[in-house]
Order: sequence, then structure tokens, then C-alpha cells
Amino acid sequence: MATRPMYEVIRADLVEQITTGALSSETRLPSEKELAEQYSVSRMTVRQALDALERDRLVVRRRGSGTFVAPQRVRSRRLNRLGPFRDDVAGNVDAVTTIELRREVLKPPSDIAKVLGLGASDEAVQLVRLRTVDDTPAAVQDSWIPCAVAPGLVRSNLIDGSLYRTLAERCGVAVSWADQEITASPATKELARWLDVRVNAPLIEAHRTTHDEAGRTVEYACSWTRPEFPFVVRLDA
Amino acid sequence: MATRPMYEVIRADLVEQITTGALSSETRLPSEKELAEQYSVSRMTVRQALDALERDRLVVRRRGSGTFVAPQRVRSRRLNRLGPFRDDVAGNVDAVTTIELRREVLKPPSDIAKVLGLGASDEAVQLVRLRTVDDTPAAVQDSWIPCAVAPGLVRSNLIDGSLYRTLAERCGVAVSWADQEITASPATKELARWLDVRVNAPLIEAHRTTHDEAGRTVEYACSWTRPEFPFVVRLDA
DNA sequence: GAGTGGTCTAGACCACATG
DNA sequence: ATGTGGTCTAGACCACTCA
Repeated sequence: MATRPMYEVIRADLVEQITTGALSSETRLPSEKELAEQYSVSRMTVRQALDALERDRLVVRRRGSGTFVAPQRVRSRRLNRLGPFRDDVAGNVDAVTTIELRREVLKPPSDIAKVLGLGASDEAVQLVRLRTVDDTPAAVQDSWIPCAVAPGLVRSNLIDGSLYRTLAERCGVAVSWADQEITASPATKELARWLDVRVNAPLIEAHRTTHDEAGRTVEYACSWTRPEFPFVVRLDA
Repeated sequence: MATRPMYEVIRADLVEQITTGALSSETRLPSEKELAEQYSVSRMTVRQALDALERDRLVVRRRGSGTFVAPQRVRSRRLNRLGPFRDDVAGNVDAVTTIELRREVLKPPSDIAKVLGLGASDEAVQLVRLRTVDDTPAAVQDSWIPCAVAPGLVRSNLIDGSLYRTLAERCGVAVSWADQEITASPATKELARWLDVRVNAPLIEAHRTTHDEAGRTVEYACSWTRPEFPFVVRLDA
């Protein structure tokens, strides 16, 4: 049986009530004690669910007072997510396409080899893609994946254009998190042609190091994104 | 007495052991049961500490196997932090200075008023600062803070050039988190002069909405940063 | 003073990894 | 078979908020 932990069930239940508006902004949730009774679990289990909601900013806890649904403008899908390119684009878009510009196996330049933790003779797959959103070219992504991580990748068709889905479903590699450096750079002649902008037009340049659950580096990627498609991140104190 | 919770004590203790190398990369930590005995607490308390370390990627847990110190390259100070500008700059720099370009009270433009949740007649403090790092101009920050949030701000000298420290220590406002949109834009003539770059040179443009613990919006800020000072963020699956 | 969330206990059973 | 982390219990005391 696909028995999820109770705190996940409670969490999902509360998320639904909040997003559908059954529990509206600023209203108080039942107390932890009451929720424990409602779901027939102990209070510690309820707290596991509420901890997750608090981390996602769906609720605000006030000691001595209660747990409240966060203000409307403050709630949103979880941010800082590593996911399919489609999810990186702010707002809802349906028409995301992928054009593969290049895929081959080669020895990466030494700086990239170092980031990937590869020896001098280890090879990697280079995958360059152009992503478009609603027929507008949005980003060029240049990814390097060690062959040792995903041996079959160079021969796999990308599922839905998504590298991460392909790694997960065809190569058994689950990407888990990444560090990303974001800066700005002028479009080169080549990028300008792909992205349909003028040479030297400002682009969002990002360098990403992607890891699996154990901390192994599974990808290094550079991307250049048109400024109409900003990156959204959440920061904590 | 400044009695911190035990899980904070344990967490700080383990962080120290990891960062000093007393517990080196890839080594196994004592099991949760052993840690509970060492610190004379229950296992649930140990788990609260380990949960935090796992969130910060300092350790990796493997069910059935143990909890391990994360690989070296994967550890770093916590990212996605909202903090003094000094902390936003990658690497260690000492010489951060602040030049105040403008500070005044006025009715914000309607789009900013909307973000701040202000009515048509509510006023805000506009604060424009130039930040330099090691004598290099690094960023221009244009912040708007509702007068209702920080009535005394317009007359307060900034503590150490830091708006957030000033809000905390002089106005009793603790900023807690922010959403930030990051894109790229060409330097205007004015920005080019302040940041010592050519007109139309690419800059990192960010729009930040800052909140306190209760979710109240306490600041809206736009910033333009030279590309030598990239933003670093961490993403999760 | 009554109710809330924050911390903590001393157990328990389970799924999973390893020898 | 043993030990690990994942989940959960049924309590407890505390600090805090609010009526």
C-alpha cells in the first residue's frame, strides 16, 4: 500500500484548504491540540506538518496566539525550486519547446572537469539546448553531465525536452539540489542569433552546479536567459 | 539566563565540529541514539538538530546506514540569506562602504504603493544608496519603506550603512524574508556614472519585496549590481 | 487564568542497509 | 541479525498572549 506518513497527509490536506480558500487569509487554524484530535494523531505529528507549512510561508505561527494563514500576497508556489525549465518561468505558460543544438561526448575543459570532480581523462556529455516559451526564444542552456553519472544519456531521447526527467526516468539519477550563481552578461554574436536579441544586449547568465541526494555532482550548466524571463528567489533572514 | 534550546546547542556543536574539520568529509556521525546519550537528551531532540543540519546541507542522512558529513565542495555558509549587503557579496570582503545618494519622504508611485500595500495618500521613505566593495562601486540600491513601518527612519543615521540593522535596532522592525526577481538590464546614463561602467553595459537588476515575521511588507527595493558581484542562490528539488 | 505554540521525554514499531 | 534513520505516541513543563 502506498501509505504516506500521516504528517504528509495532514500537510497536503491543509495546503488544499488554504489554496482553495476554505481557510482564508489571516484566519486562525485549529490549534495544534485540536488538529491532533481531528486527525487522531499526536501533537508532535501535527507539528511536523505545520513545520513544513511554516517553511513554505503558507502559515505564520504566533506563540501564545495561534497559527494563521499567511497574507495572500505572501503565498505562492514554493520558490527556489530546482525543476523542469517550465517551472522556472514565472507565470503560467503552456508552450515550452526545446531545440537541441548539440549533444556529444568529450573531455570537458579543465575548469568544468574540476567542478564535476572528474579526472583528466574522464569524459562528459555536453548538451546544448534552446528553450522557447510561447514561440519566443527564452534561454540557451549548456549542460555537462559526467558519463559516469549517466552512461546512456548520449543515446537517450530527452523526455519532453527535460534533462532532469530523462536523468530520473532513463538513468536512475535523481537531481536533488543545486547552487546557482546569477549575473548579467552581454549577448555574444552566437547567443544573439539564437535568442533573437541584439549583440551586447544584456542577458541573465547563470552557472549551476547540480547534485543528487548524496551530494554527488551530477551536472554543471551555464545558461543565458532573456531578461523578460526573470529568476525568482526567496531569501530568509 | 540565556538558556538556548538543547537542539540549538547540539546543532551549534556539530556545526563547529564539521567546520573545524574535527568531523571530516564523508565520515559518519554518531548515530542518533548515541548522540542522544552523549548529550543526555531524547532522540527526538537530537533529530531536531540533525533536521536543521540536513536542511543546510551540512550532513546527508542515509536510512539504514547513518548520517554523514557532506562532501567538502557541497558545504558552504547557508545560502539564500537575506542580510546585510556585506553578506550578499560572494567571498570575504572587508571594505564595504555606503554612500547615501538620496533620502526623503514622499508618496510612492502607484505601482510601488500597491506592492507596499499603501493607500493613495500614504507616504514612504525613499532611500538610495551606492555600495562599494574594496573601493569598487558594486551596486545601487533604491529602497522604499512605508512611513507607517518605520516612522523615525527618515531622521535616523544608518547604522554601519545597513538599512536592516537600522530598522532592527532603531525602529524595532525585524526583516524576516523576501522574494526577489532577478533579471538583467542595460546601464542607464545615471547608473553608468555611479557604477563606473559604460552606458548600456549589462547589470544585474533585482526587485525585492521584504517582509517581517508576520508577513507584513516592510520594504520594496530595486537594485542594480555590477556583474562582477554575482548573486548566489540554492535551489531544491 | 485559560489557551497557545516551543521544547522535551522515554519509549515504540517500521523500512532499510549492511555484514 | 543487528543497527540505522523514519515515523509516531501520550504525555509533560514552559513562555507567551489575550481576555
